[in-house]
Amino acid sequence: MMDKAKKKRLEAKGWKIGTTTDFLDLSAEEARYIELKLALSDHLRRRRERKHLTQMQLAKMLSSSQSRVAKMEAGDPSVSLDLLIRSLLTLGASDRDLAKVIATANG
Amino acid sequence: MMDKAKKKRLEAKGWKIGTTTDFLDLSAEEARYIELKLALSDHLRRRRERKHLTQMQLAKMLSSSQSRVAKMEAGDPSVSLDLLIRSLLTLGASDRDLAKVIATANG
DNA sequence: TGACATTATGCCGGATATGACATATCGTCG
DNA sequence: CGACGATATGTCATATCCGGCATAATGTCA
Repeated sequence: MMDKAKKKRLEAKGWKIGTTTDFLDLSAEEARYIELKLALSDHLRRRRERKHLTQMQLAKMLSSSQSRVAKMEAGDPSVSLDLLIRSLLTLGASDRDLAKVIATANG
Repeated sequence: MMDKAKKKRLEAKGWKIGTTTDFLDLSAEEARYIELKLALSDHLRRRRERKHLTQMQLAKMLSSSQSRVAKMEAGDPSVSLDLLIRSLLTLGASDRDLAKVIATANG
């Protein structure tokens, strides 16, 4: 079972959370999946800023839009892992970079 | 530029590949993204088989269908990273497990 | 302060991934 | 061979994610 502070943090970002038996708690897998996305979100922002790119510039590189980039970095639930990872690849992240982020996503 | 054998291997699985300038070649990022998915596909099958689960049983666990599981394991282009990773989490993969698969996905 | 750049948020129509289902193919055992 | 369990393949309606746009909020510098 996951602590309520963590759940609150996730729900605050707009995540709708359902579980099998107890709707007050996140299922462990669901929580880990979300944390994975949030870790990638954070890393995306760091990478973009390190390169001194605006969200608009990155959006162009991705053939996407500034608002989508903003949502990626905000950890918006409407953003998929696919988009996050393809964005990181576009920003030059190596497989090892991705692996490192993912390895430390939960705790 | 990527060698033609590799491209053929991917296209054989049903991937439609486009690039900015040269439509005969995969963009490097696109190829790495696809290899990532294929690596996760392989790992999914291995994990399922190690647990002696049928595709049907796994489908139930995922609230999905046998055909979707088959497509996941076949590396079908219609399957997202999201679904692959959530499936691996359901099968008990740890973050480190995921990281290891991803770290070695390309070369 | 105001002007300007950047980022955040909300919404929408179109594109893509989804589960479900039917059916085909494969593998194994009798 | 046939029967049967497992896996593969194709299709479809629906759900989800997408880029794009408008606009609000935040930040920066004069």
